[in-house]
Amino acid sequence: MPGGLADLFEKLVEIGKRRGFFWPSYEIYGGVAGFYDWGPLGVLLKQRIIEKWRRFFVLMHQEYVVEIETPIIGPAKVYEASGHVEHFTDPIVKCNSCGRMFRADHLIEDSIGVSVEGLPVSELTRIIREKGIKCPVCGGELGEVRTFNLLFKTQIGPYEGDIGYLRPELAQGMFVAFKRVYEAMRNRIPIGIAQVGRVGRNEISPRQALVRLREFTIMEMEYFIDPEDKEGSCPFFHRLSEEKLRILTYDSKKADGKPEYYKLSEAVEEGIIIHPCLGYWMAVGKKFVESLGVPEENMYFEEKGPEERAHYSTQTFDQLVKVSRWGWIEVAGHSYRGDYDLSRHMRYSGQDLTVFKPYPKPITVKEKRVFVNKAVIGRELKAKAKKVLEALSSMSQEELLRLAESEEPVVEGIKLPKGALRVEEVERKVTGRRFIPHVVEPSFGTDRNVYVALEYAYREKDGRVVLSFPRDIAPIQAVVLPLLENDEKLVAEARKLYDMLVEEGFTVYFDASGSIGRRYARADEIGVPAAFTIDYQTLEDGTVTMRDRDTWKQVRLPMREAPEALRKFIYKGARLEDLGVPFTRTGEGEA
RNA sequence: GCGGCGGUCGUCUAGCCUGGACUAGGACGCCGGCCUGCCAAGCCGGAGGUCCCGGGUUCAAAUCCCGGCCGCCGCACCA
Repeated sequence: MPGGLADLFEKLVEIGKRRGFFWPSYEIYGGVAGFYDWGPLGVLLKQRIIEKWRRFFVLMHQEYVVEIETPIIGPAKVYEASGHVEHFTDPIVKCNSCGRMFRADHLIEDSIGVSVEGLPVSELTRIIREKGIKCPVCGGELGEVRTFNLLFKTQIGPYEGDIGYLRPELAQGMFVAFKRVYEAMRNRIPIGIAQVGRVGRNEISPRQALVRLREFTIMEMEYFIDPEDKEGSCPFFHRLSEEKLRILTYDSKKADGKPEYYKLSEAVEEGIIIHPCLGYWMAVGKKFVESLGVPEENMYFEEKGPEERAHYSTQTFDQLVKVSRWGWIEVAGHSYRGDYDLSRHMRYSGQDLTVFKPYPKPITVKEKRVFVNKAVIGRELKAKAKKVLEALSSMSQEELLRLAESEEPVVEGIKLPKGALRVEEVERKVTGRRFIPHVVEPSFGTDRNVYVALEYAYREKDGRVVLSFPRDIAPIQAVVLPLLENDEKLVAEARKLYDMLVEEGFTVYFDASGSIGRRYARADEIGVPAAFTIDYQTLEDGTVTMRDRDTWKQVRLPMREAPEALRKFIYKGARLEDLGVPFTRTGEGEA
C-alpha cells in the first residue's frame, strides 16, 4: 500500500520495526501470536512511561504509597483463593460442522434452564448428548466439552502435583504480602502498595499488536483503606477535587447516552463514583494519561455493568482512549475490590489479615458478660461436670449469652443447675477496632499506554515524520551534531558536548553522518526533543545552537550551559526561547 | 477456533492471474568515500533476499495445489 494510504497503525508498525521501537517476537521462527519485543528505543520509551507512572502514583503520594516486587509464578492455592482458577477456566465446546466455539455451561443453561455450574466436563458432555443439544448457530453436532483456562500453568519443582500459575494480574502479590508491608510500614492505613511487572494471560486469539498480548507489563496499585472512614482514606483528595472527569455511567450507557463531564467532587457527592478514593485515583489516572500526550477529549471513563465486571469488583470504570484503528481501547481499569481478596486469602490461608485501628480515645462500652460458676457445676453435676465445662469453654460469649438467657439451659444433653451461669453488665474499655481493609485498584496496561503515546506523538510535517513525544518521555533526549562531518575540529568539539551530556545522565545520540538536514530529520522521526549543533561560531566563542523538534526554531547558548538548558527543556517544560538568544541561519531572514 | 484477505532485501513494494529469458527489479533507508557553512541536496562505491515454513504437481515454482505458521478484518473470545 502506498505510504499515503496506510493508516496510522501501519505507519507505526513500520517505524516500530525500522527504527527499533517494537516488533513481533520470535520472528525468525515465524513469530508467535500475542508476543512482542520492545527494541532499543521502545525500551527507553516504556521505561520513561513507567517512571512517569511511578511519579504520579507512588512518589507524589510517598507518605502513603510504597512499591514492592513479587514473583510472577504463584502456587495453585493463591489463584484458587483469588478466584482465578474458578473464574478463569471456561468449559468450551466446539461445533463439529461449523467449528464455532461456545461456553458449554451457558449453552446447557440456555437450552434446559438448569444451572450446571461446577460440573466436570465429562458430565457436561453427557448432558449435551442426552438432551440432544445442537449448535445454536448451524444446528450441527457438538464435540467433547473441554476446559480452557486463561491462566498459564506450570509446575513448581519436580513433583507434578505442585502446580504453579503465571500471574494474570499483579494484585495477588500485594494481597498475599499485605500483612508484611502493613507491618513494615508501621501499621499505616490507608496504605497503597504498588507494583510494576509482567503478567501472562493465555488469550484464545490475541490480535491488535501491542493492544492485546499474551504477556505484558502492568502498573498497578492496591490502595488499602478503612471502609468506615471515607474521608480520611483519601487525604490528598483536595489536590484534584476540581478536576473534570469524563464519565459514561452504566445507566447512561444503557440509554445510549454519551459520556459527560463531572467535577471529581460532584461525581463522588452524587454517588456516581462510590468512593472518593476510587474517584481520586481515576483523576490521577486521567492526569497521567494526559501527560503521555492524550488530549482530554480523547479519553473517558466507562462504568462497567454487573455482568461485565470481574468477579471481585463492586464498581469498575474502564479508562478508555481513542486510537485510530480500533476506536476506544482500555488503557486502565479502576476497580473497587472491597474486601473480596483479603477475606478470600484469610479463608484459604487461615491467617488473620485484619488490621487494628486505635480510636483517638479509648471508649468504654457496656456489654453483658457471662460468667461460668464452676463451683456450682462441679458440686451439682459431679462426674458429668467435666464434660459440661469442656463444652462451655469452647463456646463464644454470644453463644453463652444465648444459653444463659434461655429458659432451661442444656449443654451436651445435660440440664445446667441453677446459678451455673451468671450474666453481668460490665464496662469494657475498647481501644480500637479490627477490620478487613477495603481496596481500591487502579491498574494500567503499560504496553498499551506506550502504543497510545506513540500514536499521539505521530505528526507529519513537510513530508517528514515527527514523533512529538512529551519531552519527558522521549527515548532519546538530545542529539549532538557537528555541522559538517569532515571537519575534525567541529567533530572534536561536538564530542566534548556529547560527553558532557552523557556525563549528566542524559540519553544522547551523536550523529555526524549525512547532511545536517537529514540528521535533523532522523532525530525528528524518533522524537528527539532537542538538537545541539556545533558550527564555526562554536570554535570562536564556545556557543552552540539548540533546536526544538516541534518548532524547528533555534537559539544560541554557551556550550557549557547546554546540560542545564536541556534539563529545563526536558523536565521543566522550559520554552526554547528562554534558553538562549534567537538564532537564524545565514541567508535566512533576508528574503 | 471459523470465514475473508494477505506474507518478496532493514522498510515500502514490482513480479504471481497467464510457471521458463528472475542471476528476483525498484525506491527509501543503512555503510564507506567525495562533497556539503543549518532542515531527508548531489556524485561514486558497497552490504543486504531461507521470495513465511513444509510437502506436492511439473522438464521447470516467488508464481499452481495442499497443510502449517504469522498478520490484518469480521464472527466467537477478551475474569
